[in-house]
Amino acid sequence: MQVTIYDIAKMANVSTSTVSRVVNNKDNVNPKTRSKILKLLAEYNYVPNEAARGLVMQSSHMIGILITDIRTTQHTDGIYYIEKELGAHGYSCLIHNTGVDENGWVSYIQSLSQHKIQALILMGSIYQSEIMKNAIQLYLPSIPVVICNGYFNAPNVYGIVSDELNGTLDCVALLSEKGRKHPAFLMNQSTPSNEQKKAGYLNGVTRYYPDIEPITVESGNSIDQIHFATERMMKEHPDIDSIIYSEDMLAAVGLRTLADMGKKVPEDVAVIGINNSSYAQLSIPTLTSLDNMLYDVSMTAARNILALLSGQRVSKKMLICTEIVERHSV
Amino acid sequence: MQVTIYDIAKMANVSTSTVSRVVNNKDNVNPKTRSKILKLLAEYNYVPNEAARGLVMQSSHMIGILITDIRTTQHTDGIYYIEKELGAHGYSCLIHNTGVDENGWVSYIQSLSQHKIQALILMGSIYQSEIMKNAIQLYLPSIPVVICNGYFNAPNVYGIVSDELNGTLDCVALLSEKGRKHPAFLMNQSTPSNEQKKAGYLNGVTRYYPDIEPITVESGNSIDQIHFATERMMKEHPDIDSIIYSEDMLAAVGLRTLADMGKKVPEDVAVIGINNSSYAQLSIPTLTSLDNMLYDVSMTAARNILALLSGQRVSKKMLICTEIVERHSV
DNA sequence: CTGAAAGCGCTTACAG
DNA sequence: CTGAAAGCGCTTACAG
Repeated sequence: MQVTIYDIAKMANVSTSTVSRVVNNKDNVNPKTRSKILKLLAEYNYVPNEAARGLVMQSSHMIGILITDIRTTQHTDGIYYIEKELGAHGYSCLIHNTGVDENGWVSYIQSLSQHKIQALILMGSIYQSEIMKNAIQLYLPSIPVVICNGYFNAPNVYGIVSDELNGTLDCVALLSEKGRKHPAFLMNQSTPSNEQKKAGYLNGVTRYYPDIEPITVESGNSIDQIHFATERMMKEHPDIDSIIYSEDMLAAVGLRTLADMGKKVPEDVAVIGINNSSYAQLSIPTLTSLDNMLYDVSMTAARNILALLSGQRVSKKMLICTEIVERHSV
Repeated sequence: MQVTIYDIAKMANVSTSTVSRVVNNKDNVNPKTRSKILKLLAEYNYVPNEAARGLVMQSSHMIGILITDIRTTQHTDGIYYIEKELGAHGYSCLIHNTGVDENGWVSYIQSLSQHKIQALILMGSIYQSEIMKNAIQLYLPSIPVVICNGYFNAPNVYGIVSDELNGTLDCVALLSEKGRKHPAFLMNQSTPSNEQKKAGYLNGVTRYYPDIEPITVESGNSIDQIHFATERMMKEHPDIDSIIYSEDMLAAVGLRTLADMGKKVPEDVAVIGINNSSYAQLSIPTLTSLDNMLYDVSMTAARNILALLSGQRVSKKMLICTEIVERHSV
């Protein structure tokens, strides 16, 4: 099929060693032989076989990325940056959608291990789990692993997490400043990240609303579930005058639901989202949102991977500060 | 580092051939030796080296995917399905964000060629270009290549395209049925796909609005550009009473702009998007949108790749029909 | 400056 | 049922 170093060597009447030297730009080659070989290489569109190269060099130039569902924007944004950055340094990314079921994860780790990836990035707090920890210790015990927005303690694992707990606490503080009397919290599902947000909400209520009963709801992931959860919550607790949603997308659904119920935002009910995504800019009214700096988290992940691969030291666990972006829903 | 077939062979006091046979589940192995080896394999968490295997088997079990920007939802949805489907059949996906600049594309093709991918998927009509065609003929002349929503003629290239021309024509027909007098068309940038939509609009005007001057605008990609393009278009042509946007996201921005201008949707201006994405469900009012079946396009791409890899024949070019999903913006 | 040789980790006829 | 041997495409001491 494709030409090999051997074909080129035969045509140039030299050994494969010499061709290899030219391909890899080593300097101990006679200029004339070099240019002769270079010409042949170009003429036949020679491309080195990375598998063969990797075998002898013990490096695949591949990096694994695991994500539960590539369709979720928060993660896609991060992957975009990571792939760009790593790609610029000669690495290719092997990306898998693992789903949320922990039991399926081991086989992805095995597959990545077979492909001899040189580093692994885990996108999302959900991977902060025992099963993942064990899988990594069994199959990838000695390559750098970076978790975006999560962490667990293992010798080769590094974490970069968004300080969503204090961020959500800040959201409650904002609501209190604005004179809101009864904030609630609604999330789609329980993940380590969402639990942090919930904890932040709970802390906030304790601190700023010592006299009210906190209200937290878990809706599920579908648009309908979010819609009905918002509706029921508002009916059961008519005194709620502000809602923090665990993600902008949920908040966007909430906005629709509240409109359908005849509630005005922000006059009757204030709404805050999390992620500061494009949903926040496009919704009506535009959405006040907690920017959890997931983009920064990913940038940092990419840089840390690169640093670790070149043998540098990197903090085991880093915390990234969040920031509220105020728009018109509060 | 990792245990090899050789380590296992030594411990089991057999040859590497026998270990290989056990690993690959061949049946000509003595049950006792087999179970002894199996035990060792499990104990040491043996994982075969895919690069070595690939070298001798001439198969990398990797498939390349090229996309301009993984953050665009229409493509992400497709990639999700493709990765799932291909993964279920033992293939891993090497995904690259290539950007829109054609001149950078060749190096991605070279990189994929180095990694000896067994098939290539191009996500988006933008890759329907001479530069890409040449790169493929030079570096990947003999593996199956499938373009999602595009096509060019080369022996190993297959295309699956959404019939957006007729779809957009149908949108104009709908507007005409609803008694609209003056439809306009706004797109972000020129891609083969967007040009199809524009052509569909133009055909529609010729057929259903023989007396009006068609109005087509190219806005650019940023939210601000879309906003201002909509605003200017409405000011310059106050008689416009309906707009077809080349994507839901643009339409969502348009909805905001029209609201800011004091125009009611759909009373004053009807709006149609394309993609039938979550933006269409979440905007206020909900958006009537042309479903271009990009998901089906991707499903078909995945299936065709699998078929081609197993030696079956597949149509060189397929057309997928579109469908208007009516909501409340018309 | 150049080539013969060994080896990366695996598979598969071939012979026994 | 099992092993010695060759080979996939490459790189790199080593000797000249």
